[in-house]
Amino acid sequence: MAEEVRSGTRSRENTRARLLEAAAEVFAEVGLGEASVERICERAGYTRGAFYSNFATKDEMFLELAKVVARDRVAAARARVAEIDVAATIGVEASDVAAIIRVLDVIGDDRLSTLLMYEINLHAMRDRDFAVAYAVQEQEMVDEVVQLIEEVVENERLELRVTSLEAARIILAVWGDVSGRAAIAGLDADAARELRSVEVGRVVQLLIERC
Amino acid sequence: MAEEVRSGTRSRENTRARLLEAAAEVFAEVGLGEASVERICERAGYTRGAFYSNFATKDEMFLELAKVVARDRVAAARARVAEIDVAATIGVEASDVAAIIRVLDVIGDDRLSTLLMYEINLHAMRDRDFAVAYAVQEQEMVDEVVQLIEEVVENERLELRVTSLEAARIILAVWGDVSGRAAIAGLDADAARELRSVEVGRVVQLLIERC
DNA sequence: TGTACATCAGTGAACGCGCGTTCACTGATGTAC
DNA sequence: TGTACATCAGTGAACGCGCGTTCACTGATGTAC
Repeated sequence: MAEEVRSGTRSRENTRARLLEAAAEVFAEVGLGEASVERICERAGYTRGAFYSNFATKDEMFLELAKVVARDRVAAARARVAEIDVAATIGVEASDVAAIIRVLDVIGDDRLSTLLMYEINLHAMRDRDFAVAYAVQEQEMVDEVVQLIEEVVENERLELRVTSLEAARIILAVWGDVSGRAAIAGLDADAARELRSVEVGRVVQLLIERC
Repeated sequence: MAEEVRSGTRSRENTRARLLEAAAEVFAEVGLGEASVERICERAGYTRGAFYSNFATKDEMFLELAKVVARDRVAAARARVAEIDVAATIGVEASDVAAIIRVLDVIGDDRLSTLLMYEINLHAMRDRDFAVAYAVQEQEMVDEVVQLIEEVVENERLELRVTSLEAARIILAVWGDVSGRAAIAGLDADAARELRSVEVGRVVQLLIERC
């Protein structure tokens, strides 16, 4: 989100982006049902008219937001995977575990992202149409992690105890679970990162063949 | 929930139980924010007055429901663990994987339970006070799974690659993740059970030492 | 068994607030001459 | 450079609906004599 916010100048795209950013925060904080259009606009610094000049309804905006979040996540993960790939070819090797965690963190490593991810996930369970679009984006995310795992495995000549798809699913599941528990425990960003690092790290070790 | 519903006779407890049951469905279907008191009462077959005769506010009822759900889940898991324990001592041994999955399924194996679990989880991330009580219940649930794992491991003379606590966390994380994906994919109860069985089974295999 | 009374769970009408949404408007920006 | 006009993003007042919550009531049940 928030690419090139030209403040001062009037710009439709700028307004949309600021509204979406504010909405991400409010939806995360109180949920879709309790989030009022008024509150979103207030946070973004606009009146409600601006909202309806940019989005048809509150629901439509939520769908738009979910789309943007998913797209950004996949793009960020992809960029990070490419980065690691390049680093590996020129011989700079990070530890296997650290590389994987760095990619996962880029998905969204703060409390707000975690809450929003859960909110969107829950919405996908309730709305059949949304679920279809969501499943596609989610698959792309899984594919990205699969590719990352395969690269790390190849670069470092490791072997997995399960398929790379299974490994990706397990890692993502644990990552989501730890993020959720960190949010519930009210850990700050650093403590949450540390906890994720330890627990996801342990799972990655478990997945790697060392017999 | 729903122990001994004496229909016909008036009974305060009966009314409370029916309202809570209806609320579980409505909260799962549309979420706390979108669930109206009217809709809950309609589902339960009462008017809104009955609601406020039994609960102070909608929020208070949600907390009560979360408490009941957590208590029931732990109690059900405990009973199932005890059952398996008895079966083992008299020599009837189920497969290790099947035993664990049977316990997890008792936690709540349908779409509605999954949705409600996610909703409660999300609420815990938002409400600090609620989070404390929730964390305690969650810990009990983890302890139950830890004990189960230790019993299965001992009965069948297996060895784990990680501590039993880590194993419990990983299993619960994957279990929750698969349940969520099943709900999003719109799988029916049988297909969801099958998927969970396969994926959780694979993780259990992974956790068991077989070198 | 029958009558009078107390209790109180559940009824249903009422209230008023806050919300999503609409729309006539304003004033800044861009364009044509 | 200056004037007249068109555009349209964002304003803010207004509407009306649905919601959470309240409360005076009713009628079934239990108790006392």
